Amino acid sequence: MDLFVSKYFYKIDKKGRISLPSSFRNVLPKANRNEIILYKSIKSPSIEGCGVGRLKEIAKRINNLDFFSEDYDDFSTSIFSEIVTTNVDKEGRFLIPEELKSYAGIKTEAAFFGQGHFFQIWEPKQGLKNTEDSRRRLLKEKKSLRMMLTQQK
Amino acid sequence: MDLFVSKYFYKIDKKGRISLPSSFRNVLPKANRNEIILYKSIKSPSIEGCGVGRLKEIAKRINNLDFFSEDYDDFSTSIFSEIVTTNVDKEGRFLIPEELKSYAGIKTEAAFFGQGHFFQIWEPKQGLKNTEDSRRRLLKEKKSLRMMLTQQK
DNA sequence: TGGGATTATATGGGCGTCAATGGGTATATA
DNA sequence: TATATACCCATTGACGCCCATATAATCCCA
Repeated sequence: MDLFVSKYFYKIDKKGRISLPSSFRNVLPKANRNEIILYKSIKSPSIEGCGVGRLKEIAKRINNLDFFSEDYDDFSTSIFSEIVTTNVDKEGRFLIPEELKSYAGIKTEAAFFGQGHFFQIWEPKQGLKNTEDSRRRLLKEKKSLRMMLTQQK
Repeated sequence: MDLFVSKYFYKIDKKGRISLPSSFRNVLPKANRNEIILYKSIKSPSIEGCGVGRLKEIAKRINNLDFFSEDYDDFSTSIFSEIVTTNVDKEGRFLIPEELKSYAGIKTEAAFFGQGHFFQIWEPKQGLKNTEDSRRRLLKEKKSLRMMLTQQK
């Protein structure tokens, strides 16, 4: 599977390390398995992460915004300048920078949520609440969620 | 046959393994026969499953949404983080994650119901009751059922 | 066509490997 | 030198891989 899926709840040890879920590590290209990028989500108090290869895709998406709009600058600044790269050690662990941890309210444990081509890291309780809220919003439009899941191509 | 059909009642062993019905395994493409995806059904206390190919289609659909919209996050979260992938071993068995088992009320045995392009896993009694209920609902509108079954394309 | 043989399927269990986690020590950086 | 981080080794429990068996289905040949 080459997508980030499912959710995982892991601990941060005394040294500040946390395991990147094994299934997430396998999504990263064998070449760059020891490096990921992290940045603050622009839509929620969470951290988003992905392989370095995805940077190009992010750039493309931002480029598709109207260059002269205020959004362009805002997104561009908020995302690019906030990106940090982190090394994954041989055991599959990495360090979450303090600034990102406090942005997400993370202390001693964190939850990983697969999001397809990237993943999010949340303070566990907030992360769970967020999934519930998302689902509640979508269920109001039952048809669309169902379509998304069952529609045939 | 390339559709999930019929129903099967199997046991979960001490290690938590359960056989994926042989006919279901044959529906999966020979390439990805050893991996399936599972997720909570939206409308019933059951688990739905299918091959990983379907997940890729879903990913494509979500990718087409506006990346910076709130809908994007809602779909992405509700789908990717709720989906789990599971490996099917050489004997055709796999593990149902605890969270999904408890969502469906499954303990030591489970029932598989073919649903065409996907399948459902139920706690046996509830699954049977559900089929009865569905059928009863359909029969109330006998006319439309008869039409459905006899109409030629 | 009948009946024995072969194959497939559902299920059980042993065992090695891997994943998540902890910690000691070396190396680097400020 | 002090603090942080990379590398190495260790532990525990879960999971994958392998082998085994019994029953059911299929095949094959006389």
